Amino acid sequence: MSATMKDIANETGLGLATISSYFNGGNVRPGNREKIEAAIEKLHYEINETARGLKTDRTRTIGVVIPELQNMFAAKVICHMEDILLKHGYAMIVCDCRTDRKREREAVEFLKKRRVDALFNIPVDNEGGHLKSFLKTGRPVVLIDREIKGIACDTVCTDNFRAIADAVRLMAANGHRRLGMITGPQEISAARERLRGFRSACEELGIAEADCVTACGDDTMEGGARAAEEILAGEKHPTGMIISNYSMTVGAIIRLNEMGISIPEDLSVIGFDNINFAKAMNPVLTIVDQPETLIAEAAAELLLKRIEAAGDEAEGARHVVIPARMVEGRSVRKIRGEEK
Amino acid sequence: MSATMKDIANETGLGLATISSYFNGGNVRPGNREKIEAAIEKLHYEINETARGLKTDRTRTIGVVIPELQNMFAAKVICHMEDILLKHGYAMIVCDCRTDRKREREAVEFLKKRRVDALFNIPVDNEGGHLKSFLKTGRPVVLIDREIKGIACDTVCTDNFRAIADAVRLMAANGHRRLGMITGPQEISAARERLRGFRSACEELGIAEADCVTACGDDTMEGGARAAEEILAGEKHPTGMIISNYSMTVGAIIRLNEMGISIPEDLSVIGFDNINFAKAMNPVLTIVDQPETLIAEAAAELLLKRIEAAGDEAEGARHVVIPARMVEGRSVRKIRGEEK
DNA sequence: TTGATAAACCGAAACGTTTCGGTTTCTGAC
DNA sequence: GTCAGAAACCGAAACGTTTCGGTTTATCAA
Repeated sequence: MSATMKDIANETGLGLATISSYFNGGNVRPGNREKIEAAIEKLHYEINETARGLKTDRTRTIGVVIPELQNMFAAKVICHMEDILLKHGYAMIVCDCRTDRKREREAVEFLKKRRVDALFNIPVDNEGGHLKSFLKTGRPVVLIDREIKGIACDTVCTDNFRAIADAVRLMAANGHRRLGMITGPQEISAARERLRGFRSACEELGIAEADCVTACGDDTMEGGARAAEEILAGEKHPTGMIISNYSMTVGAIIRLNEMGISIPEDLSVIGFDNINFAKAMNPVLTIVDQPETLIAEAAAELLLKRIEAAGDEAEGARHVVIPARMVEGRSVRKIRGEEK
Repeated sequence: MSATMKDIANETGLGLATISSYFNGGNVRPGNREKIEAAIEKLHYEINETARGLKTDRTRTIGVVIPELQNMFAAKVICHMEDILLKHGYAMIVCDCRTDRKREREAVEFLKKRRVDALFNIPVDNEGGHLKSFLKTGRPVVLIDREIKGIACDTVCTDNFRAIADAVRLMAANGHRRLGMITGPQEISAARERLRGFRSACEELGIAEADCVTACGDDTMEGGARAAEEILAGEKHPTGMIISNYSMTVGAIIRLNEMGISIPEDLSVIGFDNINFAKAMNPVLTIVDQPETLIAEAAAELLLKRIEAAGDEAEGARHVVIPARMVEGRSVRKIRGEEK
């Protein structure tokens, strides 16, 4: 079928080892180098990464397991990681486990069989059971967006605590003293941190606990819609609402539109992620914008370093935290003193 | 390191061929079957797909090359394909070429080196130069969303012509007789078809050619914004605007907001793709919704069939066309007789 | 029990690389 | 021209599977 190194060896009269050395950056005399290149050209030779992978036990492939490819945050992070990894000659196999623990575990097993060199994971199983057997192989794992206690591996997360605390402060600076927050499921560390940020900032600003209502939106559009409704149905009518992920933001806004609630006249809103979506809103939505590019870079760097260092004494897990930034639109109204 | 078939053979006292046969659905006596399963359990054996791939020259891996992962349409299609392929034991390596021909060509070469069994491609290079060498390997290619003349391979496309023609008809049914359309680059077959649909429907409905203005938005957000402005700057003030892909829709809407143009009072709009985005608009945007799920299913089916049929006499290329559907929101105004 | 037929099983060779230890060729100082 | 040391080169073995042809074992009718 296609040409092999042996064919190149025959064509050039050189030995197999020399050809291999050529492809792996070894020293080859200039004349032979030319001969090899001519033979490659002539025979349309292309290195067989499968064979190479078998021999070296390195597939130059990274496994990625995420809860949802449709998830903007995950998609953006992956997109940038792919860019960086490709430059280093690594391929990426992405598995979307649809926020399902069983599928997540299966995905990891699938990737293990394929001998991926390392794993990126935005974990669904907050106990990390799916990672145990992979970790035993000694191959590195980098967790993104969420930590798991008891699983010793590198992590890269947004500074979730501060992200939401900043949102609260922005609301307060505009005179809001009754706030609602739509949270994610509390098994997830990122969602916990965000809620913690909310409570802590409220306390710091002297906002009474009774004036802070929260509702869990399950990180889904439907959940976000339901939670928005729930918050507004309560007797404490918040003047400002903070929504702590992208899907829930979309869901909540759809529902607010349906309910005929105007932003920001009837309710001020701070959403999460996806600047393009925010800008397309009328009025432009104020959001917390996560630094996907920086996260991807940090994660890729961590991962590549671990792969290179394979075999060395593994050093302790690193935890990188990256700040988010507020992008102000016009969805937060300034409340005057007299009208609280 | 990890256990091999040889270890299983030693453990069970069986031969290598029997173990292999076990893993490939061959006949093994029940007693031996149990022994093998016990050994697998004990040694934590996992089949090595790399070795298998080398031997069989089938990696059970599909290469995917797309212009942009951020592209909603591409992301959705990929998401469903991944689902189907995983069920069949296939992995997917996705390469995002950032709408760049050179990167697209490199991506195909990269995947070829990795011996992927087949290729999915939403092509950027409309001459298909990047595919030639891959096609020579005899491995199948399925083109999605765009055809390339002169490249004989299966394709799966939306019925782009009718999708936009329907949009025009909807506008006309609401009394609009002066229309603007934001098109994609005309090198791309899908964009050509959409423009053709626009012109054809306008003609059919007796809308004067002078009342149909078009502007090319390059399939990007920025381009969509620019094109929207261009169309409204002309002396013919269209009452309705049709935008022929998702990014351009977002871009155009952002710009319209910035310009203070209200939808649909000042201008009726029909956008493209992403039903969630459309529903989050206020008023809800009327859009053309592409059937990503059906496209993914059709493409995966075509591909798997080709892979199974490898070696058989290749039958002629198939071209599947799938209808889009209109999802009506409130962004198209009904114009009364007197006020044109 | 026997014999014929089918079902299981077996080991060796092969897939296309990398790597190891050993051999040849080059280089340049004398 | 010689020699030592370095640089280049070499073939064979190995990685973990599948597959081929051939052998053993099971099955069952007579």
